[in-house]
Parts: sequence; C-alpha cells; structure tokens
Amino acid sequence: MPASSEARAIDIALIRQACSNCSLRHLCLPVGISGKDIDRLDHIVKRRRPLARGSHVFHMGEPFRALYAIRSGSVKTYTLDEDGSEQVTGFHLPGEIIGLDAINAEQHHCAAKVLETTSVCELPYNRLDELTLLVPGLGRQLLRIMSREILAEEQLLTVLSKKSAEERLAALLINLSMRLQERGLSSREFQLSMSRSDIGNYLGLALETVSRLFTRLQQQGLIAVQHKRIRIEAMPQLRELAGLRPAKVSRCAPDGR
Amino acid sequence: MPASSEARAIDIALIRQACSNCSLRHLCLPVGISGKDIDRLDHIVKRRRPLARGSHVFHMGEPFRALYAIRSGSVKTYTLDEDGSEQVTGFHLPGEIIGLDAINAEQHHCAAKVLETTSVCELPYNRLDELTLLVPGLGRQLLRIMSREILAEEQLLTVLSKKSAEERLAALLINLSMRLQERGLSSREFQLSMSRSDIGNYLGLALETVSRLFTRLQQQGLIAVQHKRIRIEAMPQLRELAGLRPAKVSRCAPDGR
DNA sequence: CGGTCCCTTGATATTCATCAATATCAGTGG
DNA sequence: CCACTGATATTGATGAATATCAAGGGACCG
Repeated sequence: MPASSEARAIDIALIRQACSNCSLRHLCLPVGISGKDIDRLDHIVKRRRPLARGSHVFHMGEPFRALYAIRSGSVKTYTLDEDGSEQVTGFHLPGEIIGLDAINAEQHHCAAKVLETTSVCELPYNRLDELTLLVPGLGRQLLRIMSREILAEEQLLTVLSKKSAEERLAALLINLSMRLQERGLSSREFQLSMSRSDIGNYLGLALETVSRLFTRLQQQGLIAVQHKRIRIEAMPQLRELAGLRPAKVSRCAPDGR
Repeated sequence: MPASSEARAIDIALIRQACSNCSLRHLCLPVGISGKDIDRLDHIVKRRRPLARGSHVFHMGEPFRALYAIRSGSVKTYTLDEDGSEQVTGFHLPGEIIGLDAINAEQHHCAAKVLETTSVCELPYNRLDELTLLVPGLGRQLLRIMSREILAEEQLLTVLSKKSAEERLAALLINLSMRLQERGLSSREFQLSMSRSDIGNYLGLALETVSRLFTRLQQQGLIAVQHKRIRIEAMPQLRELAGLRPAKVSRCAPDGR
C-alpha cells in the first residue's frame, strides 16, 4: 500500500510542521493564541525547505513581503556600508523572528545569511496584517515581539558603549547560553555557528582580540574552548563579568541545565 | 461675558491640542488615520501639563501603563546598571514615542528624564489596545513606529561598533540635524539640550573626548560651537564624516533649511 | 560675590587595533 | 590515503586612539 503510506507520511509531516505542534510555539508568534485562531495562522504560514549554510533568507534592499520565523538552525543579520564593509547586527536562533526592521519602509535594510543548515517559516506580511484584524492576540504578540527586540538592542547598546572587550565577549556568551536554555538546550555547552570574525564584527572588536579573549577566558577557567565548541565552566563568574546578577534562579532543573 | 470668553479659550486650547490640529501629526501616531478615527484617538490621549527640566516622564522599573508622545521639548532615556552607573539609550524629540521597550514585560526598563521644559501626550496602553481593534490603521502605524525604532537602533549599533570617536559625534550631529529638519526646524543651527557628559555616555566616549572633538571639528571648519549652540558650517563634509552619502536631496526648500 | 556645575585643556596610562607570521581545519582531487 | 588549497584561528610585536587623572576657566544662580 505505497499510496496510503505516502499519504500518511505527508500527514505526519504536516502535523509535525504545524504551529500548534511546534516545539517553539511558546517562544514564537503563536504565544497567546490557540484553537481555531492558531489554525488560521497555520494556514498562512509557508514552510520553506531547509536552506544550506551560506545562503540568504533575504537580501539587503529587497522589497519587504514577509517576516521569517526560524524553525531550526541559526542566522546572522548584517548590513553593508557604502564602502562595502559588513556590520553584523544580530545572531538569531529558532523561534526568533527576523525582518522586523523592514516593516516601516517596506524594504529590507539588512541581509539575513544562514550560518548552518536552517529552516524558516515564511509569514507573508499582508496576510498577517489581515489576520491581525481577526485575531486580536496576534497583533498584540507582534507588538510584544518587537518591544522585546527593542529592549534587546538597547541592552546591546549598553554593552557596546560601556564594556571592555572581555566583558563584551562574556555578555555574548551568557546571552547565547540563556537563549539556548529557553529553547531546552544546554546552557553550559554549545556550538558556536558563527566565525570569530563575525563575533568581532558584532561586538565591535578585531577578530584577533576575540581569539585572544577566548584563550584568556579559558586560562582564567571560566570557559573551555575547542574550536567552535564552548563549555562554560564557571557560570556565576562569567555572568558577573558580563555585568549580570551572579545567579538567576532557573525555572528548570536545579542543576542549571 | 467672562464665562463665554473662558469657554471660548478652553475651546481654542482643546482645538490647539487636538491630534487633528497638531503640527506633529504627520510624524506621530496619527499617521494614516483621519476623520472620525482621529477623533477617537484624540479622545483617549491625555495631555499633561509641561514638565520642568530634570523631572521624569517615567522611572525605571515602573509598571507599564502608557506610551508617551513628546509634544514639545526633549527627553533622554537611560538605564541604571547594578552599580548605579547610567547608560543613556536615546535622545528624543517632539513627535517621537517613548516607552516602547516596556510593552513586552509591562514594565519600564529605562527611565525618561526631561532635558528642558517638555510637554508630553499620554497614550494609555489598554485603551490604545482597544482602539487598535476599531481602527486598523492605528495598529499598523504602531508597528511601523516600532520598526523604525528597531532600524534606528541597528544603525546606532553600527556607529558604536565600527566608527571612531570623531565619526560618532558627527553621526549624532547629523542625526539630530535631520530629525530637526523633519520637524520644520533649522538643520544647520540648533541648541543641544543635553550635556557633554550625556553625549559621551550615549556615544560610548569620555566627556573629555567629546569636548575635545567639538573643538577639533570647529578647528576643521565643519561646525561652529558656542556652549550648547551648534552651527553646521560644512554639511556635506560632516555627512561624509558621519558615513552618509554626501548630500540627500531635500524635499523642502532648495536652500536646504 | 561666592559657589557650583559644566566645560575645556594638558599630561600620562591603557586598551585594543593593526601588521605579520604561523597553525589548524575542511574540503578537493590526485 | 595523502598532498594541496583556501578559509579560519592563534599568537606575538608594535602603535594609535581614547580613557583617566589633574588643573583651571566660564557661565549661571542665589
């Protein structure tokens, strides 16, 4: 019965991809939405096939048609100056929405490049706009997501304008660690998907400085580094270096995973 | 007829303060809204009496109840670190909306301090939220405003992470100049409402460096400085220093005012 | 007129960028 | 499997930009 089996496979695939069944729904656009409304949302979301490392979700200057939610993988957003030099504006993880800065002028002001094999959900903006009228919670969640983004960027501003190189790197590592933890992954050990050069660019440092800092933090016993693999050895100290309260009580397991 | 005259005075005051009659309506929340809808908006907006220099629109940590639109004057937003040190996150001019970073957690993450005598319009958020359902354009404009804010902060990130001290100050001056021009004020000559220390804090520089840069830019003939009064003497060169295209053709008078 | 705040200017110290050399890794084709 | 290649990362030596420390000068306010 190959046909039946195939149909069944598609069904499973659809179900697995549905927002209502997505493991990221508590972090993503569907927050605060349920039942029939989430089905409506599901209906306008287009799932794209996985993108290969190095390909783009969107390019700079492209007309704005959709927002994108990251389903798996990771993405860097960046702009190009007049002189063609790159400025990394963010690293994005599953459940996060990119393209928000394009809503106003209806044009993408940054490019989004995939750092590893990555799947995204496409959220066509005009249909999202319509749906917002039907589903009040959707507009609210969109505002909340944008508010969160503004807050995150203000915090990054503080890091860039006040902190030393070492503190900046610590802040990035802690930031990634916390975001991974929200996604149910280990906050203590992870793989960096971006290069030293990307990190330096993002933090306003030379890539050589970033490299030296990794070795220095390792010598201080705060982290263990092997190429792109990072293990945080002394979370409280690293948090303190990053300028955060030494320990925030986790809602998860007491071992801090 | 004192009563009649008084009533008339109130009427005029009301009319003068109405969104529909506000000189900032093309920059502020009412963009894309008109007729009956703008009257509805007018109805929920509370006009506050002018705030004196040094007073706060809202404090850090306060519960979020409203957004605020600046009617006249200027405001700095800032956060306080653990150690009590200040980080200026923005300078805000009439027509701009502050408090957007509080929507997500329903708590203000920064404080807003008035730099000179300033009037604000209070936009109670729960009523704005209701009104959004009745007036589709309102939600859209709010998203656009937030998108613009995200874009502005990304551009600031680039300035902080890539540019030299001189370029940063030039970028701030050009940014203020353009925003003043949008408001119908002179883009060539204006009064800074913030201190050197605030500027340095915002740009990630020591206040002494800011002071030195003002003298240096003056020596180079790019600007004329007298205390807080700035005149831009060489707009194209200053724009170039700020990392922008030498001249953007203005939609206003050909003399570039 | 004196006090305070803000700004300016100078001398020195420090951090980090830059230049340069080497090392390591991932892929490619022999 | 190995040698080759280009991208990425580490490490060292040097220099430039900017912070910090210190002192003095205006401007504003009572």
